[in-house]
Amino acid sequence: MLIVKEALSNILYNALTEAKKKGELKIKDEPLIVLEIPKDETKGDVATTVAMALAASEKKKPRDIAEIIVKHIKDEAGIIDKIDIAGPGFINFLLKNEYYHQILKQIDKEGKDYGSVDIGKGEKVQVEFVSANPTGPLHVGHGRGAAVGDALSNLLAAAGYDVTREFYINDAGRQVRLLAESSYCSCMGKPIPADGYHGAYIDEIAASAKTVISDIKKRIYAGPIDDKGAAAASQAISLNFPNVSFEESEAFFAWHSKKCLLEEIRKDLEDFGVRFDNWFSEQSLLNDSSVKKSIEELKERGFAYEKDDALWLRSTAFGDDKDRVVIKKDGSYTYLATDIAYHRNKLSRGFKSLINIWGADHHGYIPRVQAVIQAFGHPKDTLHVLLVQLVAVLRQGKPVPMSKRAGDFVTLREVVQEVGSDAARFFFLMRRSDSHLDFDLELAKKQSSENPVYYVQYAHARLCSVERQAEERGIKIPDADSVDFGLLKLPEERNMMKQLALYPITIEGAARALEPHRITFYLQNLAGLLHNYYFHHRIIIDDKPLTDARLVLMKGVRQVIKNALGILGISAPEKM
RNA sequence: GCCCCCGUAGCUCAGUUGGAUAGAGCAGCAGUUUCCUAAACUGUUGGCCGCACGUUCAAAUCGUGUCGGGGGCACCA
Repeated sequence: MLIVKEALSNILYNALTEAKKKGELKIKDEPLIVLEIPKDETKGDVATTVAMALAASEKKKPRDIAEIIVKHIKDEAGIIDKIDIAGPGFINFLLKNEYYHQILKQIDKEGKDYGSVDIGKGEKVQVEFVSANPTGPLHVGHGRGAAVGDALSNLLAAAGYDVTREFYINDAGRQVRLLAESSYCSCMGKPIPADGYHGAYIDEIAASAKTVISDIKKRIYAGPIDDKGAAAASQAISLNFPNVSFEESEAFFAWHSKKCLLEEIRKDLEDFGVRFDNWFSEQSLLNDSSVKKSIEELKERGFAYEKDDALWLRSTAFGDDKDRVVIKKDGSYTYLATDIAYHRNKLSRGFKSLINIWGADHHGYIPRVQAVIQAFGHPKDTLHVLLVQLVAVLRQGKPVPMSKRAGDFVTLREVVQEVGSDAARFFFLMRRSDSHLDFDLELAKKQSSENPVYYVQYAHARLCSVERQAEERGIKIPDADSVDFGLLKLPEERNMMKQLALYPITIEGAARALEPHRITFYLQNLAGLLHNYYFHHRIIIDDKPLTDARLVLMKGVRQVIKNALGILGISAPEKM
């Protein structure tokens, strides 16, 4: 279909040029040739709106212009079956069936690569997502961010970008100190401060802290020890349980708690099928003084200044409402300071495009980070921020109460355990990321057509079953080159082929718009066509040539379902 | 008070970046299997696209205003 679009716009371009030469059309500025796929199938396969677009400048009726254009169309490639003019001035093209047969051959040849396009041209893109504080387990909201970020990364990779997935670890500052203090208190049997972290996981961390200390003392500790760990471990050796103050043991508890939670986060994500290329520590930006250097650079560039004993970023120069503090009066950094260093670091790694996936509550932060990008001399649209709205978990149609403060929220782990990773992912990707999502646990578990996950997966399983049946009857699944597709005469068959041809276009559109949810809609449509066809027609019949053609068509549908599910990070089961 | 997002069928949401008669799922109602998996299929009910102006050949889509819902406006992270 991509090729067809190109071919058609050439044909139209030539027709316009010809009409101009003959003096039938003036054509002052070259019109943009817009091609679209009509939602109403009876209108044709592809339509163009050029005639209407030209109406104003030509001072002619759109339909008359369309007549002139059509008169000059020369279909040298022989892809057009029928052309007609309809409505206010649409030119509709019906493509030859051979074109769709060609698609089936292409799918057969390309297999898992069918649908890949090259709009990215190998450009380096970074997608940063989840980036949770290592101060507690991941909750459903993080799960949605993870599903969106991962699917988007897959999508961009399929669209020809060189994608790097990164998790930014917010491991600096107050919250880590609080975490350390919370686990210290739990370990010592002291009450956890009110603004600290509560919940059972803190007690687990405290319990394991005791074991680690004793293991280190006995020199039998087997866990990993990095630079920070070594310092913490040596401190642990000197700890004198239970008579030790938080000040004396903070380094140890910070290191240990952080390590435990990061491991847990990593595991939660892995079980959810999400892996990162890079885990980037916020603290490292402070340790290697890149925060300091970044701020120096901003000063040199004239976008940072001192006022009221504080250092400010001149973000208003780039459209922010007000300038923002980077170094506070007391000399400490704000969160923005490390973000400045982090984004400078990202830019220095040569990414052409940065995509940050944030919770919607951070949207007020976008202008200042975009200001940072520009202050370093990069165009504003280098950075794309995708906002992910909150998830409301429903049980029996009623929202499950969540309060972060009380440490009482539905974790990603719980949801994945209850409904499975596939269903969870599909649900997270069913809506545009910036709209609210109701996650119905009962629905996600339901094994019926009400549940879109199973509806789509079942389509794949059904087709696998057909292939198994065919093999049992001694029918080999034929090659696309060896069958007569002309036998596929049913409108349902043509519709399916058309839908398959649409897949690369869907990928391209979704990638350009950074909207992975479009793939879930595409899949539901394709699965719908398949189930309908399957119910009404038999694939394996006495007519061998027709059976062969149908088997190749089914193979194509199965392949595309599998490819699309792959982008969403959802499995394509062979049996259900 | 200022800024951002949302407002489309009873419910949950799509709507190909401005196109033709606005779609799907669920719920409701009525049906379908001697046959490759019924985790499936068919039919049917349901709409001032929040409201009002404007931009143009054409607006659910763009602009202004307005109402309703959510969120953000820290020398917090």
